[in-house]
Amino acid sequence: MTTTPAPGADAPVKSARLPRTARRLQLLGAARSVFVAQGYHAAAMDEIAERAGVSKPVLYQHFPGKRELYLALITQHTGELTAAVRRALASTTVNKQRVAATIQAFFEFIDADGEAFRLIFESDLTSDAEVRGLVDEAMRSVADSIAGVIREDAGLPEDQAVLLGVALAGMAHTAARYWVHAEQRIPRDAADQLISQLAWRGIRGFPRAGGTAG
Amino acid sequence: MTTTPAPGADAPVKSARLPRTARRLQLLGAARSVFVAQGYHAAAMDEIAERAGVSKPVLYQHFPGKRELYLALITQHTGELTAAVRRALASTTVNKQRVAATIQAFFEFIDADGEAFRLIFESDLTSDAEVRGLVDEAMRSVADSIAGVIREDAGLPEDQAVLLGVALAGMAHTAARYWVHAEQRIPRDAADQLISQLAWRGIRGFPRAGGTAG
DNA sequence: GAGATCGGTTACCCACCGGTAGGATCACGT
DNA sequence: ACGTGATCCTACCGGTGGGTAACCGATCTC
Repeated sequence: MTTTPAPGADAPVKSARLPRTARRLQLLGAARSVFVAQGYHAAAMDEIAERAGVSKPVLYQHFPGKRELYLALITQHTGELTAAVRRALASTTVNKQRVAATIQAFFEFIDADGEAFRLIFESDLTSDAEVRGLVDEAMRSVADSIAGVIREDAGLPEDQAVLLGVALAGMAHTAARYWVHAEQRIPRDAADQLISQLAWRGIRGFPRAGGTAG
Repeated sequence: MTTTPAPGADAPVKSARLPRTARRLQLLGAARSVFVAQGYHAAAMDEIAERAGVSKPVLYQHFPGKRELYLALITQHTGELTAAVRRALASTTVNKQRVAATIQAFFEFIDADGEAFRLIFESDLTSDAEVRGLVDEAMRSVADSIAGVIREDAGLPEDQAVLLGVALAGMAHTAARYWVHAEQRIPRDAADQLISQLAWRGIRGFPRAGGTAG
């Protein structure tokens, strides 16, 4: 009998042969955990391969290079974030609740297992144009979603609405990151409620803001 | 006659011999511009030396290694940021103006020549514990300064006040960075005024917030 | 003007790590 | 059982770049 690994283990198991799709997923998982733990530069392809219980060339049969492997992960997680925010904004038509839902989405994203948010918000490949592009595009998309709501109800010009969207998104992600690093000081729901209040109070007054006080 | 370089040039001049202190400053300047332009990892010590019009060993006579050189810059600029914020908060006792002054300080810091803010807010050495430590400490210090004001006037518990401080600081720096990247869409004073409004409206309601409405 | 001192240079080393060549093994259809 | 086409491995290469050894030459001092 071959040494059948423990079922359901996510540790570096000496896995048997896998079909392409499954192997690819497993490699992505291994890469994620190593990149999250070490950052892009400190992470070695050997280590990712080892973590997957596989030798290096296998990695290169699935991804053309280290950079592309990283990009695949970035793409995946930026997609998840933008989807979550869009979902939150669409979950209700009451703006106050929209704000709360969006903040909550950020906290959930950052609190998710695997700390994948580090890939996006604490990446150490900021000098790479494509990585920057993906992250900026994601944040821009989030900001735009928020700005869309703001514009509708506040009648602000595009540029200003986007700037406000960026500011709110930045506030949310910074606060959520701080919360996750300095954990168990405040329960999560208390934290995101507090931030939601801050955000909502900040944004709700804006229709009557531009100078035409009403 | 020796080839005396043009006076006041900051380009890579074939500089003559310099006393230690002056050379050190010049090296820091060269390092800053290279690190800012390339990021930590892509920057080569050879390039920094070349930019300073000097050979590599000179660099190592002033700094024990690449990392330490980078840390020196980080320390310098985090110091400048925290000082600027503290100054802004102390510039008045009217909270609304305090908020405005602080936001403005962020915009000034990010808009400063040399784009040194990248070293702090877009560093690609986030995996280094000491770098993270310095940056976190700086943001924490900023947040604490803000939180101090919040606590006095709002009577919030420490933890919550700090979280709000972090959130506001994050909002400010994210917005300022967005503004600087997507420049000439909005004049600077309009941008920081808008963000100041957002921040002030968000935070001003907080005394009567915790549940004891009144 | 000898010699210590300080600032500077050339030329080199070598660890690390991304990437690859070539061969072994298993799974499966016939 | 036997070829065929996957999957996977051992062993290696070579560029890059941080860091160093050993050596000049101007300037200051006595």
